[in-house]
Amino acid sequence: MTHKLDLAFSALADPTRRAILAMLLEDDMAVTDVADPFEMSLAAISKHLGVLTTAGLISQEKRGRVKWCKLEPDALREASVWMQAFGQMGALDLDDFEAFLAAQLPDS
Amino acid sequence: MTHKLDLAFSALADPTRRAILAMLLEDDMAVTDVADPFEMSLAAISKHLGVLTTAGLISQEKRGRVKWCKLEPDALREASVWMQAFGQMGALDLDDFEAFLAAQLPDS
DNA sequence: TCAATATTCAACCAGATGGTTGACGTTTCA
DNA sequence: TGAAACGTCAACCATCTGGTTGAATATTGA
Repeated sequence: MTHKLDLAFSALADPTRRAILAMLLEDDMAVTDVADPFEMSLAAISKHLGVLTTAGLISQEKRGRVKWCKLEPDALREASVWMQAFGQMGALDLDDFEAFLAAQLPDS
Repeated sequence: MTHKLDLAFSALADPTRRAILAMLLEDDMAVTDVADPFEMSLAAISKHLGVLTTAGLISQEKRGRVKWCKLEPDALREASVWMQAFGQMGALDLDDFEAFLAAQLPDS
């Protein structure tokens, strides 16, 4: 029952996860390589990647023994548009707006 | 030590708080009036307003026995800029977006 | 002055979150 | 064949979150 925006925003609320997204902006990466710069266990990073995947912000694909992580811009776009609307508009029916987004954006 | 973005995104992650922000888009409101449409206690709403205030998304000013809540769009801007850095707004169909706005916004 | 109104505080609770460690299943390749 | 690399799982822990209720505080107005 939790809204897509709930998942996207709560995934974005963690600095480790934002850093991971920034890394993936450059290129797709394996889980081990994502974990490398962080001072925490591989298992912890694996969990963060799970959160990002559930939120739809990234996707993961296993090839051989390596699992590749890839940025998925759609979920970010929806959250971004929501905020843009907030910053720039006055009175707006956000329920209609979210319905508009649901119809507009691919995936779901 | 928590980053401003952590506070902003985690505040936005809750649907009740997003709904409150949407209400405050229309007009400043007293705490009791903010709480009215929600099926939860006044104390719970008071806590949500505290979270939004800590995140800088709203401000509260007490006049007499009434505490007025006011949207503070600036905090949203920083989060918005972070998302802009991902540069994916272009993938949205802007024509459809503007058509949506034209239908939504009052007498323009 | 006294009751009603507006809001917060404090204590409590269940469940989520973010981290750890160690064991485990796969896949590679020497 | 078997060790090493890749990644997840399970259990555990401390802390945070979002809600409750009841009492407390401050202000208003009759």
